[in-house]
Amino acid sequence: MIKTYKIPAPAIERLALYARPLEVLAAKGTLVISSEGLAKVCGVHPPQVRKDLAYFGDFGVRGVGYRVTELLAEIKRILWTDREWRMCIVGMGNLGRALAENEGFRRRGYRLVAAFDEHPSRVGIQLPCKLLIEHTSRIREAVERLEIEIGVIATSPVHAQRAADLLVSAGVVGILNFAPVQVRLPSCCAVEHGDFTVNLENLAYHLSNPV
Amino acid sequence: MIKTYKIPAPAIERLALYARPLEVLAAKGTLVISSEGLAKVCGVHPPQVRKDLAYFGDFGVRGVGYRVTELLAEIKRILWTDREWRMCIVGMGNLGRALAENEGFRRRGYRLVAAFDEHPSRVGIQLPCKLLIEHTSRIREAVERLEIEIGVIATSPVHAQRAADLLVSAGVVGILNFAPVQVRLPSCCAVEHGDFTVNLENLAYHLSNPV
DNA sequence: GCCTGTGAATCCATTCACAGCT
DNA sequence: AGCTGTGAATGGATTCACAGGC
Repeated sequence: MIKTYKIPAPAIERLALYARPLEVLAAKGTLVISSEGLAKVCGVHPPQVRKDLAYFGDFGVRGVGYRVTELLAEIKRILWTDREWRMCIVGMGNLGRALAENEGFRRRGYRLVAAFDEHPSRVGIQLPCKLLIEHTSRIREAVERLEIEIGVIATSPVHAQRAADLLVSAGVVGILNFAPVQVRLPSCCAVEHGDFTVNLENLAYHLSNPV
Repeated sequence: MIKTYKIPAPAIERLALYARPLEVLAAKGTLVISSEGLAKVCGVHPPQVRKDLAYFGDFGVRGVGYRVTELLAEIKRILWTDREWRMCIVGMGNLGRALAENEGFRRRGYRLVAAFDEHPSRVGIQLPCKLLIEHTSRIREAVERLEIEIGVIATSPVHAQRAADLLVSAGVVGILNFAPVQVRLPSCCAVEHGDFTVNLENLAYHLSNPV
């Protein structure tokens, strides 16, 4: 039975965490795993795993555990990783280019179909993935034509808001923002923050103030 | 008065969030900002800002607000961004190289002092920042000699755990892991997870299940 | 009057303990 | 017997409402 009412946001985030080792287990041919086993490799507590999974359905078998391939398929279905997402990147500096080459994106169903930059010197360059960098003025047309759903912002902080506005007005429904600024968007559009200097700063705090 | 007892982890994470717009405000010459103003640009509620900041001290002025430069300096002190951290990157593929060029790192005091890779074909290559890529077998020696405190893992998932072990046994105290696997480490070492396919998967979920 | 700092209250998430199925 | 699914209890974090100082 699927409960649609109220699922905690952290539970959703952990789903992606559970999927990683499951992929490895599936590749190794492991058939079942217990909540305890999964919890250990993910660094969480067993009841946490059970509760998280139970929010979305009854995936386990009592007395046995979770069937690996089955559970993985369920998680992919929940996170919509079993479908292809069409995405574009705005800002093709070092980070944008690295993201364009990232193998993990493609393997998880995120397909890069366009790349944009404002610099005339970068426009027209062909990426190793064969895509040509286009000028940001073509975002609107490209998003419509290529049916792009997700926009990734890899620009400098000063250009991030403008990139976001262009993407949203072109019809993108989700944005992953790597620039170290908070972009302001209409509520119809989902945003995730990918800025990793934040990670470093958290790390630094924990190093300076050990538990 | 500084309360050392119990500060919520989310509060610490938000500190980095608050710092971003403060930098912009400081550059623009804005003198004070209220909790309401800061809350709005950060997408949180005003009492949240006040409570978060009050965990670390009395930075505000009643009836006025927070003095921008003063607050920014305090946050930097808390997050230890006012000091230099020496770091290295393991895995110099596209992501590793993009991180090496990242301007935001250096500006926030994270100084890259070594870069490693396992591939003999990559060893010896000079990065645009002038550093030479060294073989992973030299991690131990380099970490000691260069007094490296933070290790960034940008390897493929299969090599991530080994990279982590090498870094920790060499004496690194914090790790930022971009590989899509959970690395297992002794508790003396802090880890942050930077894998951004997780962000995309969260985004996809929220797109499929709008609030 | 205005805006911060803070105990109290609310809300949310995690953990526990055990019922229920295989 | 073993391990999941879940209401109940615990533990944290956010929000509120107002006291305190400019």
